[in-house]
Amino acid sequence: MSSIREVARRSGVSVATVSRVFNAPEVVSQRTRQLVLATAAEVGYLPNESARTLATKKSHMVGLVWDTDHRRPGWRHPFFQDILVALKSALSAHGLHLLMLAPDQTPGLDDRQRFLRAVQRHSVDGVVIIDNGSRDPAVLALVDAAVPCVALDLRFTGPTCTHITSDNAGGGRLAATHLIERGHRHLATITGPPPTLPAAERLAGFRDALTEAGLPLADDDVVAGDFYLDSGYAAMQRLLARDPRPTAVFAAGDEMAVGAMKAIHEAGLRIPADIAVVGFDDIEVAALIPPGLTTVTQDKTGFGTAAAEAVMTMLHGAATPPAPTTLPTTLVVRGST
Amino acid sequence: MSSIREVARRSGVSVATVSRVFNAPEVVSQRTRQLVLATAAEVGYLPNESARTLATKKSHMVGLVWDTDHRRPGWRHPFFQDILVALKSALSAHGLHLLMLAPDQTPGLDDRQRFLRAVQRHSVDGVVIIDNGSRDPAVLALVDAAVPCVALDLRFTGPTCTHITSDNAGGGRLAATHLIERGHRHLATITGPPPTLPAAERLAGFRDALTEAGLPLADDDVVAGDFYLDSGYAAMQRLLARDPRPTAVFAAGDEMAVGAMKAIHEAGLRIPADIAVVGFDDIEVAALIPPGLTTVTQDKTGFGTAAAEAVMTMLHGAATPPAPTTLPTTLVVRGST
DNA sequence: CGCGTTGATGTAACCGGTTACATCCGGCTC
DNA sequence: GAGCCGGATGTAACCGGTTACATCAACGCG
Repeated sequence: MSSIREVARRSGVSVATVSRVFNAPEVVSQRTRQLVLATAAEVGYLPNESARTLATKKSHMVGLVWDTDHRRPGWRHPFFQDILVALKSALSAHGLHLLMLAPDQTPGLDDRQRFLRAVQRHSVDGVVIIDNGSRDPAVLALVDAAVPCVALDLRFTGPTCTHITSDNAGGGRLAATHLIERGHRHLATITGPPPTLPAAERLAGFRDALTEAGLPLADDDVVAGDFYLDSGYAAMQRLLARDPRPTAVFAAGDEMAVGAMKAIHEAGLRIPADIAVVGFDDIEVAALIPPGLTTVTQDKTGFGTAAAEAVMTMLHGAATPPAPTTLPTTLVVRGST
Repeated sequence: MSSIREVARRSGVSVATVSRVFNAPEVVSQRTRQLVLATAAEVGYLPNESARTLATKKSHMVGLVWDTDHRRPGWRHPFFQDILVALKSALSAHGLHLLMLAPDQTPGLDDRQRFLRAVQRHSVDGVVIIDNGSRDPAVLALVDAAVPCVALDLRFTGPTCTHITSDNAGGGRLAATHLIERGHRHLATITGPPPTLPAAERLAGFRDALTEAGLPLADDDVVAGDFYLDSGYAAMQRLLARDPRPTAVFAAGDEMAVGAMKAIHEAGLRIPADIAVVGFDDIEVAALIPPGLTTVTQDKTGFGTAAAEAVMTMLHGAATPPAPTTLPTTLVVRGST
């Protein structure tokens, strides 16, 4: 691994000149530049990122803070993979690397400091936060410390922070109007965990559309789940016990919708003849499970690319963080309605 | 961001002593150690990883090489997320970070060098390779360069390399014996793309079990897919045209199995009454799609933790890489058989 | 008492880059 | 011809750690 001094020596110039060839080629003369490039290629020189980071305090790495909630180890939003793919390739295109941070392990350390310290130790340029909605103090510490960060599916804001979310309310509204158009008058919904924002927003949109259509939404027709399959199953069982029974249900997440469908089938009812179902997310299963789940699509790739762009504008020294992005949601109609 | 010299000055010791407090606490006296730790906490000192890496040439980062095949952008094995979760948490537990490497973007660079250069620039300690089986020369270059690496689902070997695979042959065998036990005598299979190793191994195991049972496997009862859903659908259509029709089919991947099930349903046949189906992988859909897909489970978490362990033993300076690991496969019986 | 040993600490070189500032030189203007 | 300008390059300090080696005091021992 030859160093910059080696290249300088071999080509008979100073280290500063070699450095310039790679960082500001325009200021060095044509001849010298080519000479240096030739010897660099010859000896297989490549700049050492650590040294570079040490000197410039820019690491060209974006930190990924993810899965911070120990109570739910291995949290996996079904989107995660799609988002990650998009994020990674958008960053790669700009020469940025993605560092999945392990929280700082120092014993006896205040938990809130763990991510912040990992970020600072590595001189990470910016941070992307994918969290399950819990307002983890370790994550909040990042905001306070003025680290440029962009949060996904989470309404973080701050002088150095922005966020990307789906149009959850719009999606809830889409679901409601679709069901109303199909002639349903008695709707119910399975929401996400109440404290989380996506859950609240989807419900609000859904409710608004009903109100506008002059339809009621009884308290008993709103049941909370936790976004996972089993909770959808359980919630649906409660809804099936209602009298009169709702003729359509909107589940604020596809996993819960699938659970609900299972409960409906087990009760000997047909979808959509007896009960129509609309989900939210459009995960892979939605298209595969018969009769096909009508659902509100989130733009997973959009999350990734928008996050990458937001990070990059912040890195390029924008005085204020870019405005939050709201990604449009659309309805995909399948057999369940 | 206070530096080590700041801490040294404030506590009236030399920088070497401060460094020792963090790297070799046992050699510094109890009193000094506590003094230094106190001032460090007071001024919020944290060691700069870049400086440290520069000096020691160990970065405490493991590189992740993934999705190297441009012809299939966003390659996503359904396991990826599970593996990644396990890998990341196993590494985190040992204070290692995971760097998702972007290939070196230098224009005019030999493609084979792109990953190797990214690895070397960042002084990454080791590399985990998750690839789709194509023997990408950019990945092979890592092996040649003696970077410690562990490949997943890929039989890479070398003086500094090891790999983790599932017991594919055993899994194929499991599928076959299960179907035979269920009374089937005319079996067919949808394989993965022939050049890939998992495809070949699963087929071999399947075939062996048939041979041992004295059952034939006609060439026309072996159809190749590409591990994705549509190929399973198309392959199944060809199998349905056979006369006599096979009564059971083993798809070497769940996505293909789901595609096959779709083709079977569309042909007006019932599963498992008319045709039984066994898959491989045990992805989420397998349990959700009616009547439930019997499938061979791979140990996704095992991939992640085994990879982490292999990397760590190599980092701890083992002379030879750990022996390749083969993860056991098991059969999960559901409604499709 | 002199000497080797051991434990705690300090000194300073080194890792491999970046960059502010200085220097040099040829060409232009007046 | 003096003075100025600007482009190309060199010098050297600096980023923040690690570590080989030196130093020194205290101790045990013959």
